[in-house]
Amino acid sequence: MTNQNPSYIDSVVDVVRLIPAGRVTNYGAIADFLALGSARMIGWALNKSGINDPSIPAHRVLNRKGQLTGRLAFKDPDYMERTLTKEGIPIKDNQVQNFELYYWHPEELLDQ
DNA sequence: AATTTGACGCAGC
DNA sequence: AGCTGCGCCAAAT
Repeated sequence: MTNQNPSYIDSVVDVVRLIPAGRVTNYGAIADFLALGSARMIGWALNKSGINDPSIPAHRVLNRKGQLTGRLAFKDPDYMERTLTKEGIPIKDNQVQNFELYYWHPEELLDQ
């Protein structure tokens, strides 16, 4: 392999893969869980690795308001809304309705 | 090498 | 309760 991604990108991808279907989380939660110190790095890391890999459910990562801020980064701008809707999450005007109801935090893994 | 930008979040106003 | 500014860290120019 000519290029190797930094370890924190791999960590972000690993956490995103653990998001259950029908649930969503935000950048800050992952950044806090991984102690990256900056939520900006989450979206950046996913754009670097996630978009290129369809096996990563990057569509379940939103901003703190529950808005689909990353939809333009996808090949199809409607991919996030379409996929989340298919998973049973109501979206209106690029924003998840009842965001708190579907909100998922990585700490829930420790409670299992 | 310095500046700008980005799938963000929070405090202050 | 919404708008603005600042902090955050890495990459691109």
